[in-house]
Order: sequence, then structure tokens, then C-alpha cells
Amino acid sequence: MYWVEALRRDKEEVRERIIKAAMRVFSTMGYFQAPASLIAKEASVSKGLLFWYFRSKDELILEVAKRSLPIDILKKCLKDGREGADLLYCIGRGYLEKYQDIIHRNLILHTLSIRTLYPQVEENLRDMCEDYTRRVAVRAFGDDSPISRVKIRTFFGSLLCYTLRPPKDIPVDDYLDMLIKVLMK
Amino acid sequence: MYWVEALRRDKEEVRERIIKAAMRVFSTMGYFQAPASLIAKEASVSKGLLFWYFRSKDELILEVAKRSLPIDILKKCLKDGREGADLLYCIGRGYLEKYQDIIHRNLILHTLSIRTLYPQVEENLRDMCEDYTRRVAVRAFGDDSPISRVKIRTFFGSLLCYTLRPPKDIPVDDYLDMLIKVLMK
Amino acid sequence: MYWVEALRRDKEEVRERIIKAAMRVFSTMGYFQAPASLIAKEASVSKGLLFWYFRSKDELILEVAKRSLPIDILKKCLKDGREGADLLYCIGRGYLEKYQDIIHRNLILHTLSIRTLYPQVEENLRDMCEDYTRRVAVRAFGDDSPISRVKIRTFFGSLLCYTLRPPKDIPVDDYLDMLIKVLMK
Amino acid sequence: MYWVEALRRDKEEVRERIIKAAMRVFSTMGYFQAPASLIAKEASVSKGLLFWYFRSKDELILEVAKRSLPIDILKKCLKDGREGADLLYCIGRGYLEKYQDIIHRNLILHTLSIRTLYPQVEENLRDMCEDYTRRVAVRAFGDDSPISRVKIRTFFGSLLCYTLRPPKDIPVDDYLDMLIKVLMK
DNA sequence: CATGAATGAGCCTTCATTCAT
DNA sequence: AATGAATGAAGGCTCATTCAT
Repeated sequence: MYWVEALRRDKEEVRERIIKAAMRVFSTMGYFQAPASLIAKEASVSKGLLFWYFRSKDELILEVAKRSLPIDILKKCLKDGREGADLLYCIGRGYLEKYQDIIHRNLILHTLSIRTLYPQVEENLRDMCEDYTRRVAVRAFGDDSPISRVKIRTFFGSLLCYTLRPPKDIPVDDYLDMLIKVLMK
Repeated sequence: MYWVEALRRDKEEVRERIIKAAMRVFSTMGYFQAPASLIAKEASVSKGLLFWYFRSKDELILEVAKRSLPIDILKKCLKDGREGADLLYCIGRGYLEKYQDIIHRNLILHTLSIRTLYPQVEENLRDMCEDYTRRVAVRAFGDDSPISRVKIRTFFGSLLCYTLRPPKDIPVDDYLDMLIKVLMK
Repeated sequence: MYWVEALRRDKEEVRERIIKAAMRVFSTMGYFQAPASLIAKEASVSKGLLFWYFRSKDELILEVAKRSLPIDILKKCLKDGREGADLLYCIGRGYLEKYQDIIHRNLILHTLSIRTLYPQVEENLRDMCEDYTRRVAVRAFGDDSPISRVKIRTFFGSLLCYTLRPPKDIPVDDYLDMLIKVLMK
Repeated sequence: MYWVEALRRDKEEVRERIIKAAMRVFSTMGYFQAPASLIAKEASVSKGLLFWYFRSKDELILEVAKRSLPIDILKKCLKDGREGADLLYCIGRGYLEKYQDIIHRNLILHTLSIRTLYPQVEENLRDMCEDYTRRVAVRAFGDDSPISRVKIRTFFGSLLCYTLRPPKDIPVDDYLDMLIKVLMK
């Protein structure tokens, strides 16, 4: 039945609209300063509907928090089968591009900040910092020895630090070049 | 007059007790989830008194936020006149020691998260990421060329990333050794 | 036409199912604590359909409230043409049987509690406490003198009090025996 | 210190004012239909203050529910050392007087209605219907045999039934006379 | 300085009811 | 008839802040 599909698409569309609105609002106000009512208004739905799609504000926070992390980028670059510097470039570019957007740039910090309050966020982070770090290390440097993992962490940390406050006289691409050169030496 | 001094010390002592209590409470609950009343109770003072020492919760937040950043460490290591790897070691050790404490570890992320809401926090951060970065670069590598600054940022980012989630099988000292080795190559 | 009958039976069946579900839910949660959505779920119909059968929640409340009173029992025993102690036994047995069911036991109190809010409930109660009391008095004691009516009220009150909290060491039948003996003396 | 006493009296006075207001509002609207804000307004205090004196609406409900039962009357008449018909008269008069007030008359039914939702109310009721019933039986009839307890329950039930809907042509005192005569025969 | 009662704005959430499909 | 998405009005409760004492 066509219309069933249409309805499902509709529902997904509304849900997505709410999430996008939440990302904008959370980004500027923070997860706890942003009232659900404002998100609803930003998404052009009633407050009641927001709670139809998300049982609680926390559920919405979790959804946004998940999207705010760079896990998607790690996943993609690893799936593409990249190796060595190529892998780092893939990740670095993806990362810098994602967090060029001020919305994501703010969100990731809010998310890091609430990690101790939301076990699920903590777990996502654990995944990223341990599992993925290890896999990236293996693919980038051939092993997951401490030194390799230190480098990967350093890589991530540097990217985070860049997006947190991009130095105006160092273009994105240059930064990435230099960073990877330092780490691959 | 002695008693004036004593009173001032008293006042300072209470003020300090409130700040310390606030750090504990903010650390676990976040700046906006933590009610002022809880901080007062934690500091064993009345809610009214808290607002006597700090005109508003925001004022208290700002005080705590300031202390949560590693500026004090940068300042100290720079004042000590250290150079090269020695400077990095000084900073690294100070940093890792400060953020060994879970209270500071949580607080710094909360602080980064609210930077867009509090111009003063933003400014502190700007200071750290631009001014101090540059000065550290000069003292560590002899110049503040882009590559040097990239390294310093990378250094800070790596430390942040370490404290955010210390890998259990890499001791603090080893981590710092490896990190500095990578950067000084 | 058969199918018309079938449909009507269907409609009646659904309506009845909703009422029964409402009785269960109202019984445990009370009229105002019980959300219409829960009743719908309990009746395995959609929320929308519930409001198709009952224009408002109040309408449903009224229907349930009516059934929760022992009017049906009074009616039946009076119609059967019983008299004297026989009438009281008929009512007493019917009453105790109906309110053996915890659902009705709870409901009747909820109903008494909302009598001032719903004129219709108030009226049902008036009927029961005045009209029926009088008729039962006449049939049980031969007149509706004050003393007779006091006895009938006392009879009803005692039954209510029994069901409200049945003493575990006094069986239903014994209780009724003793009660009627006291009143008929 | 005088003013400490004064303050305590003040606090008690406000608390009492809130409870009294709650009794009025709960009485006419029911426990769950009555918004806390209305109670606050009725008590001439802010909504916030209501929740300063009572941690939650439920706490207030419990306080009111407790006062709505006739336990105080039973206690008093028992303590006075009354016996036989005299005890029943004491209880009956106290009861009828208390529930002459429409506020209490409504409240007791609301309270009975929520007994399954609030364990504490249930317990109060258990006390009244079992413990006290037994003690009254012993003092009124010399023993707590089933027949004596049935009479006491019948006594209470009749009083409840009277207040629930006082017959206009039977004065309070006459009703009580007749009731006690029936039971003491 | 110190207390804690008092205020009121605002937030999350629930829920009766409507309506497009 | 039937569904469930959509709405909006409350409601309970929290909390920063003030103020009388």
C-alpha cells in the first residue's frame, strides 16, 4: 500500500525535523538550558507531539548526543578499507568537515560534558576511545602497541582541539597535513 | 589589628569552602543540573549565605570554571623559565596530575561545554588556546611558526584526550614520554 | 437482515468491552487517575474509538458509576415481591455477592467520592437513599416510619462497612444472619 | 528566646493554614481534581511555599486524609473511660457533629476512595476497622464476640450512611437515639 | 554575617480531545 | 467504524533569588 509507506515517511520526516531542531537548540543553549518547548517551536510541532515521538527529553538528548560524536566518520573510513596515512586523512577530513558546522562543534562538547550523567553516552565514548582507537591504530600503523594508540589518541585530541578553536591563520588542510606528518614520522 | 585579619581569613575561608563544595557538586551534576541549595548544604552554609558571597549562581559558575582550566599550570611552568622538552614535561606532568582528580576531569568538560554561554569563559579559553599556545611554542620549539603551534595544540589535545579516558594499560608517565617523543622528533 | 443484528451485537460488544475495561482500570486507579488511553489499551481498542463510543471521559465515568451502585440488586429483590426478613436476605446476599468482587468494592467508593461533582451520580444516590430506602422499609417492616427507615439505612451502612473491610473471622453468611437478627428484633 | 517561639508558632500557623485550605479545596474538588496552585491561592501563599511545607502533593493529601477520618473521636471517647450506651452516644454525637460539616463529609468519602492508592491511608483504616472496633465492642458490650463486633460495625456503617445523606425529616438526635436503641436491645 | 521562609517563573510531562486518513 | 498522530491546556515540582529577622 502506497499510503502506508507515505505515512511512515511522514512520521520519519517529523521525527527527523524534531531531532534537527533539537540539535540547533541544544547546540546554542546546552542540553539542560534548552526547554523542550523551544525545540518544539523550532520544529514547528506542538509540545505534546514532541513527547509523542520521544518519551522524554532524555530520550531526545541521547539521540542528539549520539549523532554529535564522530563515530559515523570512523565507521565510514574503516569500512572503506583505508590504511596508513590515507586512513588518517579520511578521518581527519571527515572530522574537520563535520565540525566545521558550529552546531556539531558545540554539541560534541555538550555531549562530552554529560557523559557521566548518561551511561549510554559513556558507552558510546568508550567504544570510540577504546575499540575504534585500537582498530584505527592497527590499520594506520600496523599494530595496536601503546605507542600507536598514543598516536591515535593524540590525533583525535589534536582534531578536537583544532575544532574547539581553529587558529585563523592556519587553514584546515594545512593543519591536517602537518598533524599527520608529525604523527607518521 | 589582628582580628580584622582573622575576620578576613574567616571570610576567605567560607568563600573558599563554598567554591570547593561547588566544584564537587558541579563536577558530578553539571553546572545547570546542580541546584545552589545543594552546594550550600555541601558547604555547610545556608542558601542565603551562598548568595551573600556570590551575587548569583553564574558568578559562582564563573569562579569554578576559571579554576577548572589548566591555565595555572601553564603560568607556573612558563614562569619557572623552562624550555624545550623540559617545559612540555612540566606542563604535561602538571596537567596529568591536576586532572587525575575526577572532579577537575569532569569540570573541565563542563566548562568547555558552557564556553559559548559565558563570554568570560570564552575569553579564558581564547587566552589559553592562542596567547599561551604561542608562548609555549616559542619556549618549546624556539618559534611560533604554524608547525610549532600545531604541535602545541596537538600536545594539549592529546593530554585532554588522555584524561578524558585514560587507557588502563598505559601508565601516566609512559604516556607522557611517548607523547613528547613523538612531538620532539 | 442478519448482518444488521450482527453489527449491532458487534457494536454492543465493543461498547461493553470498553465499559468492562474501564471498570477494571477505574477500580484500581480511581476515576481521575486513570487515563483514557489506558482504558483503551485494556479494552484493546484505539484511543480514538473509545471517544467514538463515549463522547467524553465523563460519559464513561457516569456509565461505570451507575453500574457500581447496588441499585440493580434493590430493583431485583423488590420486583421479586419479597417481604420481611426474606427481602433483607435477598438484598444482603445480592449485595455481599456483588461486592465480593474487589472491582466493585473499589468502584462504589470512588463513585461515592465523586457524587458532588456529577449531578447524575448524586441523583442516583438520592434515589437509592430515599426512594428505595422507603420502599424497602415498607416491604420489610410494613411501614416507612422513621424507625423503619433508620433500620434500613443501618442495614445498608452495615453492608457497606462489611465490604469495605470484611473481618476475616466472620463469614459472609454469619454476618448477614447476625445483622438481620439485630434489625428484626 | 521569645522570637524563636514566635517563629515556630508562625510556621505552625502557616502550615495549618495550608492544611485548612487544602481541606476546603480537596473537599469540593477531590484529591486529584484539585490543583496545588488553587490550594496555595486559597491559603494565600505562593505555590512554591506550599512545596516548602509539604514535599509533595501526596504528603499534603496524607495529612488531610488522616484528619478526615473519625479516629480522633474514637480515641477521645475511649480515653474518657465511657462504657455501654454512653460510649456509643459519645462516639455517635462526636461523629455526627464532625460530619455535620460538609467539608469533612465530603473528605471522608474521598479518603475512603483513595485507600488502595495510599498504604498509609489503608493502615489508618485498618486500625479503625479492626483495632478500634474491637476495643469499642469490649467497652460497649463487654466482649468482642462476633455479634458484638457486627453491632459496632453496623453502628459505624449507619453513622456513615446517615452523614452521607441525612434524611431531612429525622433530626440528628432522634436518629442516634433510634440507632442505639436498636443496637442495645 | 547568617538563616531559612517566601516568591514566582519556568520546566517536564500527562492527558482529554480532535481530526485527517 | 477505526486508527493514532496532533494539539494545547494544565499540573506538579524545582530552583534562583530576595528579604525579614
